[in-house]
Amino acid sequence: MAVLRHQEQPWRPGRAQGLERASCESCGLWGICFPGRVASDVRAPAKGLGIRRMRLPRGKVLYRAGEKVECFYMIRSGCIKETQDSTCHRSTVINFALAGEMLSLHNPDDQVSSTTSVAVEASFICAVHWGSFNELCAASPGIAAEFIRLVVKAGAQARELLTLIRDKEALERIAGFLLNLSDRLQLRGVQGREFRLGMNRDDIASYLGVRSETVSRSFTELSRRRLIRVRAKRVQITKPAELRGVCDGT
Amino acid sequence: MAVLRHQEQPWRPGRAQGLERASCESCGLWGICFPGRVASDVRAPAKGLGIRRMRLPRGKVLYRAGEKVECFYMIRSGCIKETQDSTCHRSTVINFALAGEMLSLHNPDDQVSSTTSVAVEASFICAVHWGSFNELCAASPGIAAEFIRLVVKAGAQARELLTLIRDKEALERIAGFLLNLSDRLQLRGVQGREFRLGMNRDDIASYLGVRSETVSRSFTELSRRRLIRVRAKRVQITKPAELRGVCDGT
DNA sequence: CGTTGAGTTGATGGAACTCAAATAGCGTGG
DNA sequence: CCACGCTATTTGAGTTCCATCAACTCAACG
Repeated sequence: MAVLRHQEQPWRPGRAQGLERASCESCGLWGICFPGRVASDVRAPAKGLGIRRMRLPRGKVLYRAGEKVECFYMIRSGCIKETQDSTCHRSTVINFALAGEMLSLHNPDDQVSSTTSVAVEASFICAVHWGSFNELCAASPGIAAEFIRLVVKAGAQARELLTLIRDKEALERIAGFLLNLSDRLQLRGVQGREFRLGMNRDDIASYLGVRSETVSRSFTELSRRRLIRVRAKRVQITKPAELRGVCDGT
Repeated sequence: MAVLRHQEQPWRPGRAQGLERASCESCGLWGICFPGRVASDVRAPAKGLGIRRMRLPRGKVLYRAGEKVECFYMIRSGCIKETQDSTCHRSTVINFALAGEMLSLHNPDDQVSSTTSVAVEASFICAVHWGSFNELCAASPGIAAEFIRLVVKAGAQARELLTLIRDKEALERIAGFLLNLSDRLQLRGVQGREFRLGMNRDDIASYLGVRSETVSRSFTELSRRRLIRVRAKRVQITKPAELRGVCDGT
């Protein structure tokens, strides 16, 4: 079993689809994808790592808070938002998972999820079953160590977001958000100077702890200063260095 | 090698001090302490887990950002603040580690630390060497799994803090902060209704993303409402339920 | 062409920041 | 033991930034 190229087959609901190992190597994320590398490990259980390819239409829920999630995920394309039900009947966005990034690492095997994940745009993902992954970890300490590394990195991202929104004002947050997206897209080979926002203004606002009007005004202000260009969901960063300056409050 | 009872021996700088295994069992944190349990594991390396007991005077730096940290830590008593050097030459507090809690889990073996840790009051801690711990993990998948659980939990705390400061106003943050401290102290058996703040107002302010004046005003306001009593660093929570109400914005 | 929903812009008030001054703790040494 | 000085904390007054509410634009769609 292995990762599939989503272009190659139509999606049939409820069916896990397998293909020969080769498709992982031919995947655009090959070399970046942790599950893909693990699946090709010689010690992988005979029955396979249980990687399942899925299409997630826009607005579709991947898992809900309170559910047991028996998988973790790799985003192949699209964008998934992770939300947390807040005290006052409103959910807040705590993460956007982009192509090439992993999701739900913080919901181990036998525990219920504390978050809900929803596709903000049509997405393709690969799901890895905790069960078979844990077996593999037990057999191969190196894999476990690498996995710990990933979990730690996920935690570091949370702390980065924390400092972004705790210590900065609205315009700085927006600037930092755009630069962060840009950097992450570039990591995956996508050109990060010009990209499309998968999420809407309300999601961005919730993520950054401001109102959507403030997001809008900030976009306008940054455009006025000629640091970015915005047209609906399309964003172009024209002056990255200056934008960084805004984010850093200099 | 094992955890020591800090009352029993004077501290000599730069010296790792060992005692027989029994002292872990006699430690007040026995049953709570992950390293202690691991050290008593039958598969523990013959040379021991390399647990080192340390005294950390107030204001003393445990490790700095940019250094390689070859240990992770268990706080036996006191309070350690973890700070992150911000962009504009000022450091911000991202965590307070209390007695019974672990520190530096997010700085794996061979990586440089992204944070600086300082004792905000005189503290006693136990240090676990990554090297011997990793050996043990390789030998015992159960330990590794448990450790992953701890790392995940540390990440969850970061997300909790995130929602506390992103979605709440100052008074709510202070209320949430006090309740959080209270809960954590009670977990360790300490009575959590009345306790001493190890850190000063500036640290609290930095942690919560407000000014120290705002912390002060919030304390005053909560006192005025008779939900808490404050006298310098001593805090008493007189109406926990109502304080929770303030935190939740109800 | 009217409707609908997302996004932008404008006007206003309130919460928290800033600067400044007053007060309380707290250790030190006479 | 008390006076002293230093620092931490509290309180006050004015200002800034952002949330709020409302009106408006624009594009998509039947």
